[in-house]
Amino acid sequence: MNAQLALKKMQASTVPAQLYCEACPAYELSLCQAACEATWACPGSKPLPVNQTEHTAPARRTICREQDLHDAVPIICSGWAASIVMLSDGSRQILSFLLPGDIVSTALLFEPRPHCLVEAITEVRYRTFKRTELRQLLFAHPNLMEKLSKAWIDEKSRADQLIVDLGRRTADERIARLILNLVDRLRKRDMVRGNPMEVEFPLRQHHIADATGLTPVHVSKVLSEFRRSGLIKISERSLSILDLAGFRRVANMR
Amino acid sequence: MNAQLALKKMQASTVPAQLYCEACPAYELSLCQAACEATWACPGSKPLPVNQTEHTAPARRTICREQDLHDAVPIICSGWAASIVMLSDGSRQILSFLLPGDIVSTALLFEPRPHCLVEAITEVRYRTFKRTELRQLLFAHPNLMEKLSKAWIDEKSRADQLIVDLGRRTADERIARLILNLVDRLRKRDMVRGNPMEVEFPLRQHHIADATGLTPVHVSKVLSEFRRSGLIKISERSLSILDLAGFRRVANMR
DNA sequence: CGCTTCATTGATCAATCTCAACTCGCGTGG
DNA sequence: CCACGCGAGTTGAGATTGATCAATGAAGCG
Repeated sequence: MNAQLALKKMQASTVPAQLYCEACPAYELSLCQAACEATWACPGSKPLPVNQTEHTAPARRTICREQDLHDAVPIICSGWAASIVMLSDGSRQILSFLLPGDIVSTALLFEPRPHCLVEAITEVRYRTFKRTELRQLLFAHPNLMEKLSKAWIDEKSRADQLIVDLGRRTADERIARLILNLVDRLRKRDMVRGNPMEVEFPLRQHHIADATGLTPVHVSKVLSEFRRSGLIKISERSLSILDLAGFRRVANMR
Repeated sequence: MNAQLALKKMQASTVPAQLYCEACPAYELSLCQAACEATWACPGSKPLPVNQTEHTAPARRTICREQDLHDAVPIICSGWAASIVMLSDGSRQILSFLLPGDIVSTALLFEPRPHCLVEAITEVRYRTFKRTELRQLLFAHPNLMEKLSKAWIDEKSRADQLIVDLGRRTADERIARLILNLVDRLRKRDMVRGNPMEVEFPLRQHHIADATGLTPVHVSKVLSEFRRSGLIKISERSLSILDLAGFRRVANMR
């Protein structure tokens, strides 16, 4: 289904404005696309109405908390967010960074209680689907189910990767791998420019610390070392990888 | 469906002997039950044949490797196993321990390549389903889908828990939490006896080390300390928690 | 009986944390 | 306009946790 047609159908339907979606760098990746197509293109039967609502959260705002029950399933449209577990002593562990097109957690399709909190890092636009509706749609549309299972496998393998990193790798490796993984995910969304590669990089050092199980102080030292050895450059919320091969070596080796 | 009836139906069907299943401590928990019931009780239509085959692996044997493509989805019937990621330098990270009733990985339903290897810790009996068949069954039977989504949520939340443990907790906490989590899972399977609680505990210290991101040497020191302070007792592949409250305190606190 | 794996313990080392001081940029309110 | 406070980042010194190395003993097994 091409964008023109999609747009026409959308405007005619009960679905609120999705004009943004065509601009979404992750449109083909995300569940959104499949969900939208499913609502229009219900073969032979009348389209299921799927309500979705748009939201915007400023940087540092909590999008959802672990205690709350939600019947909404959020998907990130633009901006960066993080799933975070808070510990009783105030320290935090970031489970994953959420980029445009990411569903906050595939588990939310089956369970109303997120077991972590989601916080906006930049300003974030996101879209919530109603769980029950999205789930119905899922069973009616193999295409959507396909996308979901991809998202699910992806989510799990990133979690497993993080376990290995935290369990068995040094600070240098963890930080380098975090950055490389992020750049990789950004590339899939066409959010990487130029050569040497350069990306918008809104993370503060404390985000990196919370994701890698380190202290901000140590993160600062490691990044300085990376900079000093000409591997990367960070300035003005933007990051360039100057020596990709070298950086990869730092990330993988022992 | 009661066990008697189940047994009769089974013997009449093409499904190979499942006499063990009634004795399975995790029968109601697992996908097995739902899968079996689905094959018998296909409402209105002829039962889908679901081939499953039984296997036994001796302790320390690899059950499946990360490179292989499998169209089989294994579920543990008895014994303990572990999902393990191997690193190039020979160190290992255990992603999770598999107990009776556990599916090796829910992702295997959608993806033929496991991204980790599975190794038997004790002698393990397991049963493999064909992916395509099990998946078909899944869509035909909401009950089975329900079980799967539970398994998936469970798997993911244990992974997230492990991330937090590895990222933000001390060696003492990690080890205590690992043990408490295992005991908890064993209790759900009725595999805990007595008061103070006692369980069969086949893990070697190197398993604990690989699961907690520590060295076997350090694990030994921590366990000795736990023993010395009267929290637990370990002997003869059996573990007792002597001071549950105290042990919980060690596990949670900061 | 002789291996191999597993566990224990002590000594020393290294990675990372903690604490503290300082800088910089930014927004706010006087 | 300036003073101020605040959050972010940098840097150094010293403390701590857990790793590494090494020696020894005990247990399981062909």
